Amino acid sequence: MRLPRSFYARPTVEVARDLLGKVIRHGAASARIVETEAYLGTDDAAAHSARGPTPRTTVIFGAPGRAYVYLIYGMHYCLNVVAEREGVAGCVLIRAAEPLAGVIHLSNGPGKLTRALGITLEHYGADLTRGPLTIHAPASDEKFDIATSPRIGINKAADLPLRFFIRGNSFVSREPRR
DNA sequence: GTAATGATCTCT
DNA sequence: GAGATCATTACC
Repeated sequence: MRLPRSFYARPTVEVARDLLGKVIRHGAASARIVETEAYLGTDDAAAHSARGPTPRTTVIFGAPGRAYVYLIYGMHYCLNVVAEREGVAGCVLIRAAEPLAGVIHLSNGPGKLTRALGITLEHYGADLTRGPLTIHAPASDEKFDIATSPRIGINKAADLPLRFFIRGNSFVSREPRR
């Protein structure tokens, strides 16, 4: 069952934590989300939305439950889910997922994840409650421990504990640097 | 118009 | 530890 719009229209940190264990599906490919990071609005120096809306980040300020996709370092796409109600910035970076079906040779990290699922800039602004790219509740509820750590690969606000992952899952990208 | 930078990955 | 590689952004 697809997650309803109301799932996304909540505080970014709650959405990030609750996305763990959910299933992302793109066409025939599906994977279980095991690692996310929360990027807040204008109070978060590390977020793309920190300095107000720009042409690239307008979707972050828009309706929740949409995809924010961007190209990083000229070679990798990253997939985010827009959270918070319309008009408030906030998004969740999907960092890693455990392959379930149709995903070939998925290695670690957000860039490889989008490549494995076939996500590109075409999905910028895509509605995740309908269309080819969707997020679902898992078929059966599993128990797992949620761990928290600082976010990875950023230079600002690097001390905030806004990364969430399933403890012990081998598909989690890596431990944060120290 | 020009220059700096980055929510990464792979190889050495 | 460094290079690949380019859209976006800030500044002139």
